Amino acid sequence: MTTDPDMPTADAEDDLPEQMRIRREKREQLAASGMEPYAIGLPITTTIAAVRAAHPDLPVDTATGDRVGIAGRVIFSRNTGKLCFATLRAGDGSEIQAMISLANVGEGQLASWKEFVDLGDHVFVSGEVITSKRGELSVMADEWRMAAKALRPLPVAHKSLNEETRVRQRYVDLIVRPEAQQVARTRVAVVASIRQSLTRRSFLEIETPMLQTMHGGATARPFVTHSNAFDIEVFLRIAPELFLKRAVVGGLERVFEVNRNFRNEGADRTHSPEFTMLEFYQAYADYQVMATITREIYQEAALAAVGGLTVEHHDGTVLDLTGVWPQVDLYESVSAALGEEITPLTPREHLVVLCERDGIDVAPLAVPGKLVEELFEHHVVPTFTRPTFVMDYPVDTSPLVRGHRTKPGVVEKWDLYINGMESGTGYSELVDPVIQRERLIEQAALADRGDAEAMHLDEDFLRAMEHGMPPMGGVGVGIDRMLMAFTGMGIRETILFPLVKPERS
RNA sequence: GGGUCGCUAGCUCAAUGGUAGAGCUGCGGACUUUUAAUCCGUAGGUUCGGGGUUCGAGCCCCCGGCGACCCA
Repeated sequence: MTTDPDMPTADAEDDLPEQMRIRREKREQLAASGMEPYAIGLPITTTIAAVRAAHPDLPVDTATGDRVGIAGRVIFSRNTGKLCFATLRAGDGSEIQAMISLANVGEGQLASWKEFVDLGDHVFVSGEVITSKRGELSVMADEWRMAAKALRPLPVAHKSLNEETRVRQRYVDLIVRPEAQQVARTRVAVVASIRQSLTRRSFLEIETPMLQTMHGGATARPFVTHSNAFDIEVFLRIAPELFLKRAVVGGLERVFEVNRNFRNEGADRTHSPEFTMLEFYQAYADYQVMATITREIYQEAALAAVGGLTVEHHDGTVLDLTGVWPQVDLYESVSAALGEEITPLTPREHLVVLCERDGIDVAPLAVPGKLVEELFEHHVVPTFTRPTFVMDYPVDTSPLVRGHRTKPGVVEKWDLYINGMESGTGYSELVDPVIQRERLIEQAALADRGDAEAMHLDEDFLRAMEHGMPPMGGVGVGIDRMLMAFTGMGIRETILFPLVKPERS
C-alpha cells in the first residue's frame, strides 16, 4: 500500500514529511494550551499600511504611544533569548515588524510564541507602535495570538519557485512572489479602465450567453457539453459576437462585453483554452472609427495599469504605445516582402508553392486567403516594431465582415499586432442578410467537408439581421494578451488560475 | 504535431555506472535589537512512474506522466 503525502490520513500521519508533522503537532498543542489555532473575531484596530502611513519618518528607538491591534502573515522570524522579531505582511504587500519581548508579554506568551509560531502563520499582535534600535517600524507586543496556523512550510525566500509550482499552486506563488500579486492587480486595473473608457463613450456593458446551442462569431473548435434540462448538446462560446450584434439590432446601439471565451485548441505561451476577450460594437461606425477607439482604450488601460505609454520589460524589450499607430495594407505588405504582387486573385496553387518554399505547412482545406495570412505572419509580422493595424483582409477568411467599399476581394477588417502578437481585430460589420447567408452557407459547406473550425448556419442570427441591422463597427481585443504586452509575462502568468493538467493520472 | 532540456530532502540545486550530498528550511541549545542574523549540535530521500541492460542504475536503453523552451 502506498501513502500519499498530500492526502494525510490518521494512518499516514507518521509518513508525513517532518516539517508538516511538526506543524500539525503544534496545531494540536496550541488548542491543548487554550489557544485557538484559527481564531475569529480578533480585536484588530487598523491595517499595517495605515500604521506605516501614520508614522512615516520616526527616528530610531522611538515610542509613539499609539496602541494598535494588527494581523499579518509571518514572513520573517528571528528569535533571540528574550526578544523575538517577526515581519508581518498583509495582503496588500505592506509589512511591519512585530517584537515580542519578555518584559512586555511575560514568560508564558514569549515561550508560546517561540514554541508555536512558524513562517507562514497568520498572527495577531497588539501593542505600541515603536521603532527598534535599528529604526525598524514595529509593534511592541503586549499580547499576541495565533490567527491561522499554517500546516505547510513556505518555500524558502530569495529563491525563485519552480515554474510549474508557481502555476499549480498560485496561492503559494502569490504569498512568496510580489510580482504574482502585481500581475493580478494589473489585470484588475486594466479591466476597470476598459469599463470606464467604454462607459464614458456611452457603451452599455451587457452579458450574453456562454452556453450556446450553436457556436459562432469566430473560427475555432468549441468545447461541447450537454444540457440535462433540455437534453441537447450545447457549446461553450468561442465568441460573443453574434449575440452582441443581435443586441444592436434591438437598439442597444453601443454595447460591450468583457468576459471569458473558450476554445478547444492548443495551449502555448500565447494561447489558453479559456481566455478573456473584450468585444464592443458601435452602430453607424466603421473600422477606422473602431481602430481609433481601440487605440485609445489600449492607451488609457496602459496609463491606468502601468502608469505610462512605454514599458520596459525584464528582458529589455520596450513596449511603445505612444502616438497614433501605423496602418499597413495586408496584400501590399506581403507583396513587398515577397517581391511579387499578391492579390485576392492570386491562384491558390501559386500560394501553396510560396508557402512550401518557406516551410509553411499548408492545411488541405486552407483557403487562398488563409495562405496569404500565413505568408504575412511569416514575412511581415516579425518586422513590426510598433503597435500596427494590418488592414483589409481576404474575404474568404472573414465571413462576418463587410466587403471593402473600394477594393475588390477584400473586406474592411484590421488585425492589431502588438509585440508580434495578434492582439485584436476590428471590422466594418457585414449587415446585409442576403450576403451574410451566402457567406455562412459557404462556411457550412467547409464544415461538411470536415473543417472543424468553420462556422455553422445560424438561422436565428440571420433572422435578427433581416430585421434591419444598422451598419456598425465591431472590435475584439484579447485582455490576456493586453496583460502580456503590459507585463512581458506569458499568458499563464497573466491568468491567475490557468488550466493545468492534473498532477496524477 | 515534431525536437531539445528538465523532474533528486519542505525549497533551490549537486552527485565518471560504484556509500545519494550542499545551502536555506526544520528540530535541540545559546543570545533583549534581529533584517537572507550569528554560534554549537542534529534530523531529513519510493532520485516523477513502470520495465530493461548490468555484479551494481539518480546516471545507460525502452514506455508512460508533468513542465519549460524552440520549430511547424
